[in-house]
Amino acid sequence: MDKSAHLFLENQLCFPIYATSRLITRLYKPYLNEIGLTYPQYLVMMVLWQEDSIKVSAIGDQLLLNTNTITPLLKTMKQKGLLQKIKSTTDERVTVIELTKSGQDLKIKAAEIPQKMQYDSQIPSEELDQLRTGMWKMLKYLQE
Amino acid sequence: MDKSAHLFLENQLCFPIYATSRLITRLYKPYLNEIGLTYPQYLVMMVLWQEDSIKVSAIGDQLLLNTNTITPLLKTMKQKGLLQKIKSTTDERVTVIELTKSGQDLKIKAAEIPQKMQYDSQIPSEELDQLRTGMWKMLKYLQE
DNA sequence: CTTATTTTTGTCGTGCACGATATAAAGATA
DNA sequence: TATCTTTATATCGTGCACGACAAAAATAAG
Repeated sequence: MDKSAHLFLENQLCFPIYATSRLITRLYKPYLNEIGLTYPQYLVMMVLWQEDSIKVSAIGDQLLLNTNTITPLLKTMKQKGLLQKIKSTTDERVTVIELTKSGQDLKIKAAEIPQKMQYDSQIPSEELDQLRTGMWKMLKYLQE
Repeated sequence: MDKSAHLFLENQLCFPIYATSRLITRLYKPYLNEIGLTYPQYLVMMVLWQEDSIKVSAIGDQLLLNTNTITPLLKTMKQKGLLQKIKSTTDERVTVIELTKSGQDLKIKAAEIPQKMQYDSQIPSEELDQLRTGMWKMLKYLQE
């Protein structure tokens, strides 16, 4: 068997996942723009809506991100007034993240996004086709 | 039904795909480091190993990337001596990308990576567990 | 008690992604 | 022919990801 056959894009699972991930971010972007969030910021908010007042590292554990990515994210989100950073009194190394009122309220608007997307016909059909193709390739591989 | 139930990470397909994509890039990194490529550069090379002497936009079509991402990628890859950029004579707008000898030769080393990864026990088991979890979540959703 | 190690968070530099925009060539239209 | 539109590529600014490293607090070891 030719080893280099592995090197074609269609023969690998990695590329469809990489491409699909970017396509999903693109689909979310217009809806997240309306509520002033980027996709990674939206993920951080989902963690905080589920469990408020948690350590920086606890956010990273859920999102599989390191502090060198999360710290700058939290910095801009604090500037937007979504959250505040509080030094733990029991352990001075720990920073606890708490949502502000504004951050909590955003959950209501965010909750409408999945429904909006589902029934929104304004999503370019080309993008949806690419997403379907990517999903299909992933499914094909995962089922083998 | 509570609309906000959609906002938990586990209830969405988007997050597992996003996380899995980054995990895969992390798994490839040490092997790609050995041959001096980043993951996006590796994808560009796979396109070129499959079909040499193609337009910049043709690479973008396959990788679902725009020229504002690909152009800088090609610039650094040219500096590494992997490829060269040639202005088309028939259409002066078009830039054709051709692999150098060094770029073609890299295919042999790259072809060993999938096998290496498969039998390499040095991959941290924690990372593999996270990858399995992500894959499993995707599969669960795609099969519904 | 002092020193060494670990834990938690943060900083910095590099390399993508991508929206907005620019530039030049090719083609279309008046 | 002059001008308008389209196409292909490139530039610029912003925001992640992440490796390498740093700093400070907590804990462990001697």
